[in-house]
Amino acid sequence: MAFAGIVTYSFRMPASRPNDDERALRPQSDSPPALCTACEARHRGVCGALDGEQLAELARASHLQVIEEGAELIGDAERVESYSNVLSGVVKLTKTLPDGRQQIVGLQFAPDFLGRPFREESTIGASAATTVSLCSFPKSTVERMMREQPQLENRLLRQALDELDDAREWMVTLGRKTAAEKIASFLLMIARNIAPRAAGAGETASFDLPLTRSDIADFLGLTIETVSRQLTKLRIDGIIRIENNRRITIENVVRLAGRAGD
Amino acid sequence: MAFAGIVTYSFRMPASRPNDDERALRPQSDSPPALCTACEARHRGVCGALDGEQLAELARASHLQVIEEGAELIGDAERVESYSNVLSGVVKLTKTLPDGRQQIVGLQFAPDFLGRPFREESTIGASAATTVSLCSFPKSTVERMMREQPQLENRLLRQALDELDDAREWMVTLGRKTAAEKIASFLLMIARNIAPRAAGAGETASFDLPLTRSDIADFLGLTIETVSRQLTKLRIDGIIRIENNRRITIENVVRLAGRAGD
DNA sequence: CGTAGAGTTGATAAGGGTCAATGGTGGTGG
DNA sequence: CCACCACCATTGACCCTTATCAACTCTACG
Repeated sequence: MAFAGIVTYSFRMPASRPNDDERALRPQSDSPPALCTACEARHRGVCGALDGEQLAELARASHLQVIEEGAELIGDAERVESYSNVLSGVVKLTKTLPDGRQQIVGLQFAPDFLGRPFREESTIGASAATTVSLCSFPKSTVERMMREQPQLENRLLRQALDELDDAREWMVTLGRKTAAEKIASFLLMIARNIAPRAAGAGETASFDLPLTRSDIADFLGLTIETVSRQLTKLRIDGIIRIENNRRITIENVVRLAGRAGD
Repeated sequence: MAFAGIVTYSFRMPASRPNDDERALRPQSDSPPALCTACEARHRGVCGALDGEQLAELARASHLQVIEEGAELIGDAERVESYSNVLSGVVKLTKTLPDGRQQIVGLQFAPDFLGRPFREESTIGASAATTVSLCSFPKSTVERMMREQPQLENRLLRQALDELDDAREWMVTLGRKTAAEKIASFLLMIARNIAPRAAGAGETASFDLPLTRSDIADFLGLTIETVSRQLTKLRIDGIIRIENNRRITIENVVRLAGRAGD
C-alpha cells in the first residue's frame, strides 16, 4: 500500500496543453518549458542550476504527482527510484524505532529537493503531512545531470548544508528545551516557513498547522497530551488564538519568541 | 582567548624535511606532497578529490595545528577564515542557548572536513574534545578549488549528507529514547568510530571515551548524574567494565546493542 | 599531604508521561 | 436537515523518570 492515494500525471497530458499565446512567448527550443516558468524550484530550488536545454530534458522525463494527506512517499529502508521537488504542501521525514516510537526528523516545504543521492536505499521514511504535489524525476537522469552540470551538485550541497543546520537546531530543541519552549519554537518555525511576511516583522501571524497534534508530538519528542496542554497555556496567556484544531493565530510574535528559549 | 592552546606548524618546517629515500620514490612534480601520502584525508577525506598538482598547491597553503583538549576552535557566530581536515582526535560541535544550556550537535573524527561553506559566519561552536591535530587551509583557496574541481564539491556533498544522516539518527535518540537507551547508543557509536574492528564483530571492545561525563550529558540531553547512574547500571549488569574514568570496555557488544532501543 | 576537579551516590522534587474520561467536529446516511 | 459515529483534541488524576541539590569519593598533581 505504499503508494495509496498518489495520483500521477504526465506533463504532456491534455490538462497541461500549452495554448497559442504561451507558445508565442517562448519560441526558442532551449527556453524553459512552460510548466517550469511558474515553478518555485526553477528559481530558488535545484532546477535553478540548469540551462534551458537541460531543463527541457529534465521536464520531459519528469511527471507531476499529487499525494493526499497521510500517504507514504518512501518507506524506511525502501529502494528509491526517483527524486522529486516539492511544489506545494509539506512532507514529513520520519524515523521509527522497532517498538513503534516515532520521531519526525525534518519537514520539507516547496521548493525543497526530496531524495538521498549516493545511497541505494533511503534511511528515513517520508510521507505527506498535508496534500502534497511533487515534480518527480528518474534517479538516473538526475545523476547524469549532476555529472554534466556541477552547478546542480552545488545546489544540492547548499540544500544539504541548510538541512544540516536545521537538524542541529532541532537537536538543541529536543535535547535541552522544556515542553513550553519546544512548542513556542515549533510555532515560530512553522510561521516562518508558511507565513514569512507576518512572522518576520508583524506582531501577529495566521496560518494552518501542517501537522496534527500527534505529528507535532512526534516532532518535538513529546506526547499529544503535553502538546495540547502547552498550546492551551499559550492560548490562556493571550499569545496565540486557536481558531480551530488546525488554524492558529499568533497574537504576538515577539512574546512567543520570548518563550522559545533563544 | 579563542585560540588559547593552539600550536601551529608549517608543513615546511625542519621537522618535516623529506629525506633522500622519500624523494627518490616520487620524482614527478605532480606527485602527492610527502606529508599527504600518509594522511587519511588523502584517501577517505576531501583531499581524495584532488589531483597531484592541486594537492601540492593546497599543501603549500596549508598548515598543521595541534590543539589541546578543551580549546575552542570556532566560537558561535564567529567569522571563519579557514577550513580544516581533522587528522587525529575528536572535535565536538556545540550549540549554546542564551542562558547557558548546551547541546553537542555532532562529533568529528579523522578524516572529517571541518567548516561551513557558503556562510560568512559559523552557526555552531567547535572545540577540541581531546587533543586534536588539524590540517588547515585558507577559505579562499578551498573555495577556488571547489570551482575548479567539481569532485571536491562532490566529496563535500557526500560528507554533508552523511552528517545529516547522523544528525537525524541523534534526533531520534534525543527525542524518543530513554536515558538508558541513550547511553547504550552513545557507547556503541563511539566504539564504532574509535574501535571499528572490535565493535563490529567481536563480543568485547575497549577504548578511551573522548568525552567527559559533562560532555556526554550535553550530547545526550541529560545531566551528569544521570549519565553516571546509567553507566553504573551497565557496569553492575556486567555489560561494560569501567577501567577508569575515561577507559571503558564493552564486555558484550550484542547485549549492549540490545539496550540501545534499535 | 592537601587541594582541586571529576565522578559517584543518595534524598527529594518536578516536569512530563500514562491512563481515563470528556468534548468538539466533520462526514455519512437516514 | 439532522442524528450518529469516528476521529481528533482537551482536560484531569496519578505516577515515574529524570532533574536538582547535596554530600561524599577518587585521582592527579603540586
